[in-house]
Amino acid sequence: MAKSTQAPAPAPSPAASPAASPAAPVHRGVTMADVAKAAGVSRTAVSFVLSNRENASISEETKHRILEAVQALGYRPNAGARALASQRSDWYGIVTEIVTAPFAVDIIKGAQDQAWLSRRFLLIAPSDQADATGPNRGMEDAAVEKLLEQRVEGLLYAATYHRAVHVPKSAYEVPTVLINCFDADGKLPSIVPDERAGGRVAVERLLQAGHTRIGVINLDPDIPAAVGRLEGCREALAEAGLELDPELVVSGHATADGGYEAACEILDKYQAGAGRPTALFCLNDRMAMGAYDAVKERGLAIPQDIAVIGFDNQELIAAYLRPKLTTVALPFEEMGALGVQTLASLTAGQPITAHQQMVDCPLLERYSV
Amino acid sequence: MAKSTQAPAPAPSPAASPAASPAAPVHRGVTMADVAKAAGVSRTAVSFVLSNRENASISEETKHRILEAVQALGYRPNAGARALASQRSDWYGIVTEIVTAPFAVDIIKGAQDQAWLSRRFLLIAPSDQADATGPNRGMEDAAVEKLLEQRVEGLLYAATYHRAVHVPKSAYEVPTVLINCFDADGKLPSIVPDERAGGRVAVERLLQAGHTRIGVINLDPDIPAAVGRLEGCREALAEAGLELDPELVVSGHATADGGYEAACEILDKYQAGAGRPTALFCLNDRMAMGAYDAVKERGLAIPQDIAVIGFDNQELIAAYLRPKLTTVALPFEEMGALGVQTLASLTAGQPITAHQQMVDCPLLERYSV
DNA sequence: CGCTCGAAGTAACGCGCGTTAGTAAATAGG
DNA sequence: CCTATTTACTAACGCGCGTTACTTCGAGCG
Repeated sequence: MAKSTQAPAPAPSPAASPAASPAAPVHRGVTMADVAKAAGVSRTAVSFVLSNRENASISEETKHRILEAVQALGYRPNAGARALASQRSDWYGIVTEIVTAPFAVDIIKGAQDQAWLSRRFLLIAPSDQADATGPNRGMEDAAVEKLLEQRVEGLLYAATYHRAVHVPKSAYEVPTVLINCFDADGKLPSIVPDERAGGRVAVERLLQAGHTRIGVINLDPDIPAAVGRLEGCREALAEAGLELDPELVVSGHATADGGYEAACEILDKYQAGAGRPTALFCLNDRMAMGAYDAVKERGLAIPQDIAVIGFDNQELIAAYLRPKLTTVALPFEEMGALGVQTLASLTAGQPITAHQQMVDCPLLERYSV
Repeated sequence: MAKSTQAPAPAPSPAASPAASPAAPVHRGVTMADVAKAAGVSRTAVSFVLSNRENASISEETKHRILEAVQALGYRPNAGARALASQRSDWYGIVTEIVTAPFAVDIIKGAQDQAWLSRRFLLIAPSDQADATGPNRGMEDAAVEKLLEQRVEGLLYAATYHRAVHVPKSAYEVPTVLINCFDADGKLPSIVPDERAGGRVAVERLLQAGHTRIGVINLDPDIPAAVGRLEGCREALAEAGLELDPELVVSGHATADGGYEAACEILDKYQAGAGRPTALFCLNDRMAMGAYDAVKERGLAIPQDIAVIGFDNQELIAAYLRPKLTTVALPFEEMGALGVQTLASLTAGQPITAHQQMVDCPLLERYSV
């Protein structure tokens, strides 16, 4: 798999390995005691200054001297020791199926950024129940266990698509917040996208563009995403005095091929002008990708002849389809950030606003409507 | 942004928040001492058993009793305390631009899995120099700093696309391995994809399918990816006694639109059969996506009339284009895993095989050739 | 001058654990 | 029976730090 070569550019220098001695515990690391000695004060004084305690009385001058010593020695606090002594870690853990990548990442990013803002550290553990053969409890449990060994103060559990989940039992030992999923037992607080409102805003956009016959390319009708988005669609139509024609709703595989086939079925069911929809609401972007092909194959132009709107905002698809796809975004980053905020409230003993928080799915205007 | 609603299903139970008292440091956490007391032995004995020391002599019976107590009490070691006492953390840190998502993730996954195997923990910190306004050193330095505070034993630094980077100075304090990038100063060991071999295998595949006139949709010619892939392309052609016709190489923006335009230019330059290439080598998948459109627009079929091959294997594109795109994969997971292995060697004081390790880019056969 | 009181600091404990040096009992060897 | 080993443990130290309780010193007050 991997083959080795010489470095192309730099001279074959004698390996820049920092530790020359083999595995010697090179006690590199200046401690508070070193700083104290350098500044000519007690370790306590250093501790007081570094945690800038209010009620500690350290003269400006000593404080200055200490801070200078910190700089000079390059002192860096030992997070582990600090956690041990203070009995709090400032760490949160997040366990997620990083394998089905593109989604989880944005959740992590949102959470990461928010954690950073509140001076907390996010430990990421893989869950990877990719093993289709039943819930791969082994790895997931181990992940949570590992995080608890790090003494995380709270846990985030994120799914790649909106659904019900069973979390490892140990997760109940610390405050836990679910992101993009909800507890099948209904015990844990969760944060999910507002699918219904999302479906609504998508269809409202189509209505606003003058479309009244709208074809719907549906997902597996049982998953929360499909239920919510379709409900929102119906609401929007109802408000415009319209009804959803069941003939125009076709379910397919959640892939480009599935979308292609569903679009073909819808488009070929009617003649142009004789009931054929002028717009397609695809319940995810991958299906929209397939729908594009079906539309183009029939010599129709997007959006002039047929408008297409997607859902999910999978950047790699939506932003690169031609024309670029107007779609509804899943608010992954926001959910991640809100998850951390919620966790912060929880660990601080503050009440949270709601057991289940829903986050808006914003419409992203591009050029397919 | 976020609006709150009541939970839909579960009864409005009185919030399952574990800590009822507000922010009280609920010393939950059974320690070794608790286990020792329960088992009627000394804490040392427990420690010996749990780290199953070779030369410690603990009778089978006591050992059994201790392990039972561990189970019964649900003892969980405190990683921080352990690190403090043993002066080693078993943690690695990885800093990466998680923002430009789709790539970084696979590196992380590969590293994560490998770390898990070697019983190490991967701390992930964001670098996000997304700020286009110059290298956002601030955040990146802080990230490395934070990781060092956790006393990670080594650092991984991953880029989202193959290029030269400048790492924060502090990174030199511990063993550091670069992934998908290389040190501009040439000091740090790195792991990069073998672009040249990748370009070669792509073109060899086209040659094998009988194509002799091959159009190349090039990236910005200056980046390492373009240089290497094109070089590989030339090598493959040379071996078949062919030469790369400069007329057939068109550079474009690394986007679908860029690929579309480049493909149009190449296809319209010649008549069919009169010098028009029968295959397109797109230096990345996004450009291939645009090329597809150009080909289809001209009524040509893929792969019958024109074969298309990509590079990068961006799943969301390659696996959903119609027909699915044959492409060369960037070995992100492998690079991540190899990074951890290399780091393990480094921290163990063992020599590494090479200053720069190159990882193969495998060809992924789909249906566009 | 004796006293109090705040300012400026310090000594010392303990967080949970790895580890070294030691101890007590059982066994072996002569 | 007495000493050398081995077996089976335990006491105690220290990792780096937060924190509480204490000490020392000078200023202010009557």
